[in-house]
Amino acid sequence: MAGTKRSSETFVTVDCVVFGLDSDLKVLLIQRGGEPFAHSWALPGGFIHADESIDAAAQRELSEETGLKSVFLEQLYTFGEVDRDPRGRVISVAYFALVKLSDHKVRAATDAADVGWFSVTDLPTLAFDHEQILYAALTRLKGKVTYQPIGFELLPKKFTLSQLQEMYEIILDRSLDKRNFRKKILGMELLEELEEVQQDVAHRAARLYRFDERKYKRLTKGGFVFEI
Amino acid sequence: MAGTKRSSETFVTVDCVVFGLDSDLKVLLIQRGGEPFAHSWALPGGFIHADESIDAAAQRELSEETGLKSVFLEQLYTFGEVDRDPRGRVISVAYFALVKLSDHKVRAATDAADVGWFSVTDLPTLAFDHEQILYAALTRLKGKVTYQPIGFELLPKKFTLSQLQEMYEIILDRSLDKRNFRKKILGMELLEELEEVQQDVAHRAARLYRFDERKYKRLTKGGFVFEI
DNA sequence: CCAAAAGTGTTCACGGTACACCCATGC
DNA sequence: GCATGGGTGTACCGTGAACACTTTTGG
Repeated sequence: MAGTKRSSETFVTVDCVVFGLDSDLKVLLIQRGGEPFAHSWALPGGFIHADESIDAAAQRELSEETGLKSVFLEQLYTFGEVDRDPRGRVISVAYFALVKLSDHKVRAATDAADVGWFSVTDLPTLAFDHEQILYAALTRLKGKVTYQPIGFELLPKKFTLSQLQEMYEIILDRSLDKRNFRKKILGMELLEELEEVQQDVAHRAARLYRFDERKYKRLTKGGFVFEI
Repeated sequence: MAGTKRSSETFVTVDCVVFGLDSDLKVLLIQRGGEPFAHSWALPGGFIHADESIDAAAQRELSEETGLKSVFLEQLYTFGEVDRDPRGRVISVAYFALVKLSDHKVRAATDAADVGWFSVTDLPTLAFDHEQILYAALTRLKGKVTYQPIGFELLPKKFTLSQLQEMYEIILDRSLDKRNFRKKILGMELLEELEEVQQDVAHRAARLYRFDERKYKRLTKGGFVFEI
């Protein structure tokens, strides 16, 4: 768009806030190659193609940047301050995504020069208004995990109750009572108890569970409301 | 944009879902003059100007259509299916708004040929994907009134507890217990009890109350969470 | 046998829910 | 005086919160 911009034109991009969970809540950032904001860290994203929906654009960008398909992806908010992009009028539809870090090699991304996972508590300066977008995504995530079972998207398919609890503690930034947490989560009957336990741990191995999407959908129809 | 469209161009509009409360939940619609969808009912909206933010565009459109300023207005969702507009690629940022019907002459709008309030339970066929947008707004409204005190935006500044309760009953589409409702809402200490009662009613006049925005903000800082 | 995390119940306080009658006013 | 909504309190139940010790396993 560099040379061809006409003053009346509006460009629309998607930007993705991709969260992953480690011992920390992490966000995927890329390092920009060209101007503006060359070498700055930014959210992965790009222009929407003429023949794709916004959702499809977000999915495409995400898959191009991370190699991921079919992750949890949800539209967040649309940012459109007049001067948010020095190149001209650019409106950005922001998405937030949750991925299972356990499924991929975090290393590959972390070691690369142009893409990396950053702890949300220790972020670099970001390009454009991406800090604002990230903040909005974080707020949405914190709000949403408490009343929708989306946190599972951050965990491996099979997980222990302690991992599940820790995930909530990290995201909500407060500690939870172990017994109450277990009572509540098991009482919902959303988890399938597997005949399997952790491997290679230097202490008693914990039982593994799996989130049962079908049960959740069935319960939801009956008026059940998930809540942590 | 009729003659000047280039295939690579994207246009961005705002559409507003404006709710008002009568004995019913109402939505403001306009009747389209030109193609496409001439004579169809549609949500008020229009193109974003190059020199205004999206929020400003929504506010401007709303004020142009209804004469209203400084009403409750919040971004809802951005709709961008490739074929949602027969004229080309048009992305729409939808807003939802809450207005006090009591403050204006509903009549003027209702009698006009090109603009009118429709009960959400009895809507005409809408242009574009506006039915989908309206449905999304309704869902958001129903969800949001229960945990944020936005319902007051639909009522006159001074209202009775019965009016307040009725508002929730209409939006949530379920009946509430009068004593429990009063206990709860008064217990929050968000309402200022006025030294004033209803006028011109053929029965005992009810006390009037006013929502105290300041108290709410103060409480919110202390971790208070509004909930119906 | 020691370290580390897994796993497990009970008690108490509070808030949600259910429920029915008298009161004030205008006509 | 009658019709119409305004206004009020109590009892029960279920859920959330606080809280500590024993068990299992690997090293």
